[in-house]
Amino acid sequence: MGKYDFRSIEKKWQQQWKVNRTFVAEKLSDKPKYYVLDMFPYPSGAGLHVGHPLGYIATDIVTRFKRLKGFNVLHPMGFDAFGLPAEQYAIKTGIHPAEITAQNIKRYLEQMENLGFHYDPDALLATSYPNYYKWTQWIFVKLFDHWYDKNLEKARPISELKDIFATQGNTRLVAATSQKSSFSADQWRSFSPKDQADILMNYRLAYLANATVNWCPALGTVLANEEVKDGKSERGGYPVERRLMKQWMLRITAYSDRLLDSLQQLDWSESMKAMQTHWIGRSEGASIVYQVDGVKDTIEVFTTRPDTLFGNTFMVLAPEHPLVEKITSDDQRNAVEEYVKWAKNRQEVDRIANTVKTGVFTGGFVLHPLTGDKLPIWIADYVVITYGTGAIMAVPAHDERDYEFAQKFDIPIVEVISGGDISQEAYLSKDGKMVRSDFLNGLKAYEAIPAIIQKLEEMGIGKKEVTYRQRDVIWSRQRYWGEPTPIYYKDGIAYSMEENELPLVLPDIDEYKPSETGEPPLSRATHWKTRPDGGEYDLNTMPGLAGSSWYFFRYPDAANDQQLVNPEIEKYWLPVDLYVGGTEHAVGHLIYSRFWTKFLYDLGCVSVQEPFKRLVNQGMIQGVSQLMYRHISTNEYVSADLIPENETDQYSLIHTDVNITRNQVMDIEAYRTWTKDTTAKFRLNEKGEFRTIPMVEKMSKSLYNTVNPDDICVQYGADTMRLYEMFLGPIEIAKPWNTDGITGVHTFLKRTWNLFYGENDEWLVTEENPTAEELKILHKTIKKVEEGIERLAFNTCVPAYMVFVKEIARLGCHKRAVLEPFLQILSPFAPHFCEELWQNLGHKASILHSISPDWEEKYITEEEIEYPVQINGKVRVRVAVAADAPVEEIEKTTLANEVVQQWLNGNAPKKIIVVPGRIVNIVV
RNA sequence: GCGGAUGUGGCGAAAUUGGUAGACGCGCCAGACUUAGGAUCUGGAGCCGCAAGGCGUGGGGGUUCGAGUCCCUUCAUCCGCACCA
Repeated sequence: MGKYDFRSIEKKWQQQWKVNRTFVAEKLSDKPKYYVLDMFPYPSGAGLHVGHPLGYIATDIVTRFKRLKGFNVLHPMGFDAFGLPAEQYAIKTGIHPAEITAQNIKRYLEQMENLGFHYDPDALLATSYPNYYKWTQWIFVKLFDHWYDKNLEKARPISELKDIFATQGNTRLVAATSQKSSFSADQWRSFSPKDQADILMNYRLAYLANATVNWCPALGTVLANEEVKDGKSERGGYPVERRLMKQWMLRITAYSDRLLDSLQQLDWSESMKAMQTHWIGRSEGASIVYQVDGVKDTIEVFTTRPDTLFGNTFMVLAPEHPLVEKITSDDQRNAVEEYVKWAKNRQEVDRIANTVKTGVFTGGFVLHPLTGDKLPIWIADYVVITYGTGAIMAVPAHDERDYEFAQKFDIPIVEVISGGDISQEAYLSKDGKMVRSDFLNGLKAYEAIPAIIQKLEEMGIGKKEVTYRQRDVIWSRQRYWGEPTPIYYKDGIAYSMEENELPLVLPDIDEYKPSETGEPPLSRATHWKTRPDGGEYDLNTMPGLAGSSWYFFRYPDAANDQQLVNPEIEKYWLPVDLYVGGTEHAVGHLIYSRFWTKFLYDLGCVSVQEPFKRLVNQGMIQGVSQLMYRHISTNEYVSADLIPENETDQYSLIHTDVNITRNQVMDIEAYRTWTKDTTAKFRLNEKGEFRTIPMVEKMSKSLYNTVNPDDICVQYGADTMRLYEMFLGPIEIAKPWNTDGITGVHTFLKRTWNLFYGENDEWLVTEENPTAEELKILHKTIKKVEEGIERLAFNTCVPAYMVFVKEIARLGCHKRAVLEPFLQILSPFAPHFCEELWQNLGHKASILHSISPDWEEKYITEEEIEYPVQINGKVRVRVAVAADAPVEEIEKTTLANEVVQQWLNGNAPKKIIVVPGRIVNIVV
């Protein structure tokens, strides 16, 4: 066996694990289960990203550890395979996206295996497989066939809604809906089938609607808000414009309250919960209806501060508000039209950067609902059409934005809450007293809120209202590489497909671009798009979010072709015990997954309301660039330590390749080879080194700071790589990818190997019984590592291993009884290494199948209760000491600690519990 | 502006409920072995100081016998959202 030959060891065990199907979980079992999940990757052509392994190593460690502790562990892997890059590659090359995707998946799996990750092959899935997306489509059909009952807080079948309409109309119904008008049962029965279908559409959880969408001309598709960053598409960075289009939407807003409420119980980071809370953006206030002066239209506003109603001096509409045209007076018409046009074309980026108030008077007026005063109606783009009603009651005295606007356009500012100085700024506090407010006068502002709402409700011109920032999500994409929408049209009415017709398989087409007339790519599938029964298929596909919103339910029972998941299996495995992935999915994937889970729960299809009990966000991996100083005039490269601080301005900083530097020392020959620049001049320091300057930046090829995980595996092995990545620091923290310290970890493995094999490869392990000291070292290590893994502080485990090896080596201990348990506890981190030695110790079965003894019980606490114990010349009390403990024993303690001093002076507490070096608890 | 997080040696970082701050690793210094070494082994070190000693967890204040840890305040950095009525 000889020296630690990681290359052959790792290859061998990776092969063994695969052949023996070591990682297959039992679908059902009496054993306790543990479900570990990584956010599945998009299989991109670039291969596994360097950021991926961090999370995957962590979950692999937990998997192996839990298995060792006797759990039935499911740790599956899959691929979020639909998406834009494969499609764009297909447009360029004509190669089918499925083919590219299959290649990339294969490559990913190979890379994963090289790091020692193995996943249940039976659970492997990809969102683009028809037997998977059959169920994505199935869920969509269910969403289409359900509406949301706000009284029961539950989704119900559309068939029940039809019954309700036929017997009582919609007047008493409390539902999540975009239906504005009401009708009686008689009216409902008199509607044409088409009219009925249009009304039902306003209740469906998946519905068609005209929506202002983010249209990306370059990609030829609409994008969800989450897919747009700073007015550009998240993928590709193309400009995005607002456009009104008929699109599929999902009524996620029906679930806003439930999504908000159950957030509290989750074991997620505060910032994650805060981001979701903010995204949902629930705010309570009132809606108030205003009569437009001179016409019979009304305008509804939403406000969180109805208490300030008497300070309302004007109204502002969003430029896109539907009533703008109607209320505009003739002499203002030109100005208004010009402003609307300007606001529409104003770039998103400009709006964000430039918050100076702009706007124009429409010439119209509303009547104040309580005083009857005529208030001017303005339009301004600081009011957005997508929030509330797209109209506000402006109260300049008590709102910063209204204040700024009123000042700029010289509109009266009327103080109705005293306590501030409205000549200087808006007064926002709710603690001031109401003034100039009729029946509210004298109340505190926060008391005035319920009072005025009650009044408005009595008058029938307003009511308590809750508004959300969250919008329904647009669920169609005019793309090819996605799930076809399982809907067809007949006589202008949309029908969902039956379960037995699914999956609606994505047809092959000869070109992946949108058609010449701007129709989605699926319009090219001429033989496909018309059904035998004459129905016409919807030509949209679903967004990437669709497949990733429920995949965690599929893994436990991935081959089931009868059900989305067998209920018994689902009940056993769900929820996911540990979910690991990046923060970037905070408001995208994670919120839609929670939404679909709640919907599937309403259907009775799954047993949980929350899919992910514990969520850990691994930090981003940054790059560490290496910079060289080059003299501005001579072009000589100078070692960084030779340049005095005050001369750095005579040099420019040039990026060099991080792979030819180590610990800020660059290999000059390698640089010359790399750049093919044989004439470059270098000035070295007195040790003959050329020093560089490190800088943390984004990891990027252009900065020459990318490091390929494969290279590290080749050089040091997967086990070293795994240990090192965990050693670097907490997984949640963003950290630079710096391989400088990796030798330390590698040396540790070599030293551990040397506990088993001597200098001349002789076997050192003995069968002697361990001493108390050796056992103490072992159990200290086990305890530290177990705690570290449980709280996912993997970085604390590696030092524990190192200390163990150091101390055991110092004792010259090579005893099986000490080394065997150590291998077990080390195996989650360095599995190949431990398997090999485990086998060499004479075990037939894999170390993964060895259930570890209940280590906890073997802690030798009994022996530790020697009291007092001498450490570093000081004497310390170790254990609980009764109040009546003999004084002479206590006097031996020389803790520099006043309590103990007092105690010795006779002021004895009833009970004092002391552990090495610290008093833990004093009960007086 | 709002929300969340983080500040500890030259660097990555430990310190689970307040109890010897800096474990462990990198780098650094010294030594050993080597033809050589970006190899291996042994030892050293928070900072200031020759020393005794003093100072030390972003800054200031507080609670406590005792604070990296708890409270108040302030500064800096990172992430998310951003005219949300």
